[in-house]
This record gives sequence, C-alpha cells and structure tokens, in this order.
Amino acid sequence: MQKKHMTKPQQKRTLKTRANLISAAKHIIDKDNFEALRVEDVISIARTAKGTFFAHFKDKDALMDIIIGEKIDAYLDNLEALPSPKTISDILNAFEPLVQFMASERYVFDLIIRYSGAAQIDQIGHIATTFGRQTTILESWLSEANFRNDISPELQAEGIQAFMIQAIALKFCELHNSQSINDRFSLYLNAWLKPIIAH
Amino acid sequence: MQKKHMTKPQQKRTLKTRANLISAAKHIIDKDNFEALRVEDVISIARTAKGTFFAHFKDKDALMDIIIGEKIDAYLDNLEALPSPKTISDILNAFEPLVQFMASERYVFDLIIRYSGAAQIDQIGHIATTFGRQTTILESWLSEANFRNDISPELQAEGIQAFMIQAIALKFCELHNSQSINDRFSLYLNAWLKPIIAH
Amino acid sequence: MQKKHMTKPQQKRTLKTRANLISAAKHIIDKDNFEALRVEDVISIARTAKGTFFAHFKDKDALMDIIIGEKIDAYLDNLEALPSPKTISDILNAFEPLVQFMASERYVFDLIIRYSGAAQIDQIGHIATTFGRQTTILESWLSEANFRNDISPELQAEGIQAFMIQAIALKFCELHNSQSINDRFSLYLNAWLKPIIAH
Amino acid sequence: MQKKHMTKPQQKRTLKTRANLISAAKHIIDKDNFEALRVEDVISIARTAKGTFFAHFKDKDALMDIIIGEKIDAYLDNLEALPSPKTISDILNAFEPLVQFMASERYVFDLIIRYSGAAQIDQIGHIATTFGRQTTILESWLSEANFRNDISPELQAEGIQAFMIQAIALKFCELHNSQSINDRFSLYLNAWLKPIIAH
DNA sequence: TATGAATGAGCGTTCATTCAT
DNA sequence: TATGAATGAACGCTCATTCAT
Repeated sequence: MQKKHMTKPQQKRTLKTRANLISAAKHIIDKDNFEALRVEDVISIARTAKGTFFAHFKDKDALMDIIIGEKIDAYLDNLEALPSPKTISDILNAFEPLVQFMASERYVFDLIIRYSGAAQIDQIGHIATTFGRQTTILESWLSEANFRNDISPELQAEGIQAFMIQAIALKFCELHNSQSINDRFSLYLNAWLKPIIAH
Repeated sequence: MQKKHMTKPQQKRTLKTRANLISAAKHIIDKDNFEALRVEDVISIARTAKGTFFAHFKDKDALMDIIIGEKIDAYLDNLEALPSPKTISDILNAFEPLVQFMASERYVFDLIIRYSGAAQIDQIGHIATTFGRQTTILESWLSEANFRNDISPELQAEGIQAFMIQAIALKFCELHNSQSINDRFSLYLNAWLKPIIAH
Repeated sequence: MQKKHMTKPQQKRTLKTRANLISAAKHIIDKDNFEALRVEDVISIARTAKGTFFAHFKDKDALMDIIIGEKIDAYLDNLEALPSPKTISDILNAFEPLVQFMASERYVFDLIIRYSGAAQIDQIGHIATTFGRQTTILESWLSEANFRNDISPELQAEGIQAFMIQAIALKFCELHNSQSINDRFSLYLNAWLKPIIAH
Repeated sequence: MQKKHMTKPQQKRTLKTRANLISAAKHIIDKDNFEALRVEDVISIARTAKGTFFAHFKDKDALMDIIIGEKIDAYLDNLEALPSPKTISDILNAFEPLVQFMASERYVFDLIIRYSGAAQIDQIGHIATTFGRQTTILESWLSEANFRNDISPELQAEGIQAFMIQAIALKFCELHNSQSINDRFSLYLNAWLKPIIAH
C-alpha cells in the first residue's frame, strides 16, 4: 500500500497542479461566467506557468469540457438521488436545474452541443459522457414509470433529450421567446410520453 | 429623370459587386468547404476591398446565412413540388437531401442551429426564414396526412424538427455512428407520429 | 504630380507606421542594446497593434535586418566619403568603426553572419545587400591603390572580408582574446595585401 | 576494495546511459539532421528521463559539441594519415570531406563558428579542440611545404581557416552560388599561399 | 544518479472587423 | 460606395532548462 504511494510520487504533484488550475478556473467562472474565462487569468490565479496549463489541457475548451461535465454530473447526482418520477411533471421538475444551467449562457449551450459528441473514441470528453449517463438514468426511470410501452425506454429517453435541446435552442431564438423553456419542454413531453390516440 | 439615370447604373454596379462576392464565396465552398471560407479569400477572388465586403454584409455570418439559406430554400423548393406525403417513409424520403446537407459539415450544422432563430427580431436571416418555411410545409402536410390528431400539426412539425436535429447531432457523435441518420430519424418519426397505445 | 500623391494615400500612412515601428525599435536599442529588443516593447512604444508589426515585418529578425543594415550602410557612407586609402593602415582605420559595430554585441555579429546571405533571391535582406556594397567599395579602392596586381581587386576584397570576419569571430573566442581585433586584422591584411616573396 | 566493487558497476551504468543518449542523438541526426534534434526525442529513444540528460550534458549544445567534434576528429584522423601535401591542390583535396561536412547544414556551420572558440577557458569543447588540432596539422604541413616564408606557418594556417569559412559562408548565400565551395576555396588558397609579386 | 513535472519569457498567429480617406 | 491599412485580444506554442523528490 505504502509502496504504491511511493512509486508515483509525481502523480500527487500532478494532481495537485491540475486541481489548482481547475479550481482557479472555477473561481473565475463563479465570479464572472464561463465566457469570461481567460487562460491567462487561470494560470495567474493558479500561480502556474502557461506551459503547465497546456501540458494538462489540450486547449481551453478541454478545461471547459471538464468543468461543465463536472457540473452536469453534479446535477445528475441530485437527479439520481430523487425517487423515480411517476409523472411528466416529476420529470420536468427533476430536470429543471440542469436545463437552467444549460440555458444559463449561450456560450455554455454552444459548448455542450459541440462537445456532446466526439470525433474519435479517444476524444470522448466529460460532457459526452454525461449524455450517456443521462440516457441511462432516464431509461431506468421510464422502464419503471410505464408512460409508453410501444417503444423502448431508450428511445423514449433519446426523445426527451431531443426535446430538451430543442426547448433550450428555441429559448436562444428571440422569435420564440414568448414561451418559457419549461412550458415548451412540458408541451413536448406530454406529446411524446402521453400520446392520446383516438380510435 | 436624370437622377434615375444616375442611380440605376450605380445600383447595377452594387448588385454586381454583391453577386461577385457571393459567387466568390460559393467557389471557395465548392472547392473546399464552408468552414474553410475566409473573408480574405473571398475578396481576393472577387477583386474587392475588405471594406466593400462589410459594406455589403453585416458580418461573415451574414454571408453564410445567405448562402446556406439559399441552399436550404432550393431543397425546400424540391420538397414543395412533391405530392403531399402519406406515410412517414414519404416524409423521410422527402427530407433526405436536406438532412444530408445539414449533416455534411459540423460547421454548417452548428451555424444552422445558431441561426435557426435570430438574436433580434430585426435580424431574422435567411436560415431562420427557411425554418419557418419548413414548419409551414410540414404543417400543411401533417394536416392532410392525419398522423396524429391529439396534438396540433404545428407541434408535430416542431417535434419532427427536434428529431431531425437530434438524428444529425448524434451522427456527429462517433459513439452512436453504428446507425445511419435516416435510420434513427425514421425510428423517431414512427414513435412520434404513430404512437400505438394499448388500452 | 499632385494626382500621383493622391492615388496612393495609403502608402503615406503605411510608411508612417513603418517608420514609427523602426524608430521605436531604435529607441530601445539605443537605450539598451539589440539583444534586449522585445516586439512587445516596440509596439507599445510605437502605439501600434501586434498584428500591424507582423504585417510590416515577417518576424523580429526582419526588423533587425533592416536596422542593422541601415547602420552598416551609414558606416559605408562615411567610408565612401573618405579619400581612397593608400596604405593598409588607411584601410584599417577606415573600417574600424564598422568593425567595432559588428563586434559590439555577439547577438549582432551572429545576426550579421546569419543574414549575410539569403536562401532565395527574394529574401535578400538589407544586411546581405551591404555586403555587396562593401565589396564594391573595396574593389574600387583596391584598383586604385595597387597593393597586388597578381589577383583581381574583387578577390582582394573578398579576402579582406574573410579576414575581417575571422578577426571578429576570434574576438568572441576567449582563447584568443589577448590580441585586439584590429591587431589581428592588421596582421592578416599585411599578409594578404603585401606578401613579400623571396626569389 | 568493497568500495571499488560498488563503484565500478555504477560507473558502467553511467557510461551506458551516456552512450545511449549519444547514440540516440546520432540516430536522430542520421534520420533527419542536426537542426531537427530535440532533447525530448533523444531521451525518448534512449528511454531516459530529461533530468538524466542534463546530468550528463551541461546543455544541448554540449551534446552537439561532442557529436560534431567527434565527426570532425574522424575527418582529421583521415587527413593526418595522408602524406604531407606538396601542392595547394593536395591541401584542397585533403580538406574536401571536412568542408563538405561543415557546409552540409547551416545549423552545423553556425554551431561550429560559435563553438570554434570557447566562451571561457574551462569550457573548451570538442569543436574548439579540433580547431586547434586543425591548426597544428596545417602548421606542420606548411612548414614542410614552404609555400610562403614571409609569414609564419601559424598565420598561414589561420588564413586558410578564414578562407575555408568564407568559402562555406558564401555557399549559404545564393547570390554567389554559381561557384562551388571548392572552386572558391581553391581561388583563395592560391592567392593566399602563392602570391606572385611583380617587381 | 535518475526522474519528469513544472517553468517561462516571448514569439508568432488568427482573422473578423473597423475606420479614415 | 470603395479602399485596405490598422486593430487587438487571446490563444497556443516552443523547448531548453530547472528542481524537488
């Protein structure tokens, strides 16, 4: 055990530097916002050299991916802790904080969209991973809740994500801003999860 | 009279410059792609000064908006010429060329997402207009086709757009590239437009 | 005349900016030295944007080439104004200021060596040009002075340059610093221009 | 005794590491060239840490000095094995391989110029040593060959070196590349060693 | 001696956009 | 309208060298 600790003494230092950089970045984001983050400021607060920054993160976006991913993960943690929702309203309420965050800054939303996928397997970032997690959570909810049984919980989950994105995207579009994100999202989910078919 | 005389040739010249710039841009896009377009190259091919470019287009994105909007309009023209679709498969086939274009370049997709709405009412651009047109076309189709009558054709149309975007977005995410865009889109549309509810 | 002035109104502005940058650089060099010059400082003194600097000069060295070349040219101007030297001592005296300058900073000497030639015709810089001028001046002197008539003045000139470089180079080499540049240069020139052959 | 026992294997290991580093460097130089050599690559091929590199060599140039010095020494070995030259042509032929090497890369030439002397007496490097050796060889040749007796063999030797450098330097200057290095060197040497003075 | 993360100053780049003529 | 030089705020990079373990 102790030996293992001693074999990688650098790792501790590396981890510390990395943590310093990330917390410096978070500090800036808390004080201002994501868009206002400058690499120069991060390293100056973290008391680190520029070279060190780029040794830890491929570029500024890579750091953003980590921080945003972490935030989303925190929302998902809370979400997971909730009792399995029974109604669409429950789902909406559960997702509200995450939706608010994603819609908080156009810059953040754009980044999430851009990083929701990866060009290559080895480029899967934090944000991309959270999307997978989101699906998993939704799937388990939906299999318990039994909204629809004509389609798989997975497909239902993907639909929910599509509508979530759509609702947020339309918020950034002034043409449609008469309606709140949640109202629109609610509309979509009702139509998606509770279709009423007349025979 | 005289005034008219002096104005006309000027307008002609203006239009010519504008056309030059647009065709220069198209040339670059054909040779390379949308992302590779640089204002510098456009004006060099159009043999124009940089200032002239910005006298004709508010910014680079405005030019992009015009060119992409024009392309989308052409697809919608073809789409409109088709007989009103009766099946989901008809809808998918009708939209395929447009979907292919939107998925051709991540840059184009991002731009379309960003410009699907306009930041301000007075800035409704070409792309935003085509989205409206798309909705209108879909609405008329859906009111004739009678897929679902529990929700408005407008909502149905919005859902289709959400799923179209989702299908394309997941294409840019290698994690899900086992499935083609159209297969996924088809899956979504069936679930969206033909929900089968057991009682 | 006036028309010509009006056709290129930009050129004046361009020239002014360029002159600003160069004089800012000279200011720094005068205050400190060549090696101490920082692009950042130049633009800050010239009140110019960084982009402007690199629009005018390919890189920092290009600016150095111009300034050093200008300085060498000034020395050559003085040199040309002198009466044609009759003795080796005259030549040494004439060249002394230039030699002193070239030996003033290792950085300068290295730069001169590096830029004395050009990789391509279109890259002939100021320094490279001064070398040609130096040869021309020396040639004319040597054809009048008649030190040696077994070899062309051009060859004599090239030899003088070779020895000048050698004398300076050895100055930067502590192993040989017992002797002054000029003493060594003098030794060389006597052996080169006044060989005494016993028969 | 015991101490010796413990020291020897360590020394062996040290020498092995050093040899590894040098051979890794040579590998890179053979594959690419001197300029392309990066410490990073050397240690990666030698499977060594960066710190180890600098424990063995004061700096990167120290390694270069060793490798280039070794190469020059090999040329001088061959040169020394030759019979004492009687003609200028003999000298030229003898030096040709060395001249070719020095002219092979601008980077190498610059480094040789810079290191032909040493900044401090205690830093006399390999290259500087080879220059001394070169002079010694030339001196012995020249005292036997009796080209000129108005100046010392040492001065003659220095002149030859000056002209060798000049010939190579002009090769790096495209303006004069009509003539080969050796042709120019030959011209110089004839004028230097065999001046014909009319009385 | 070996390790390798951290350093760090400065350079060059990017390129859409502005503005004085 | 047309011109094109100037802007400018980051970003990313370079890479030999240092230093604590």
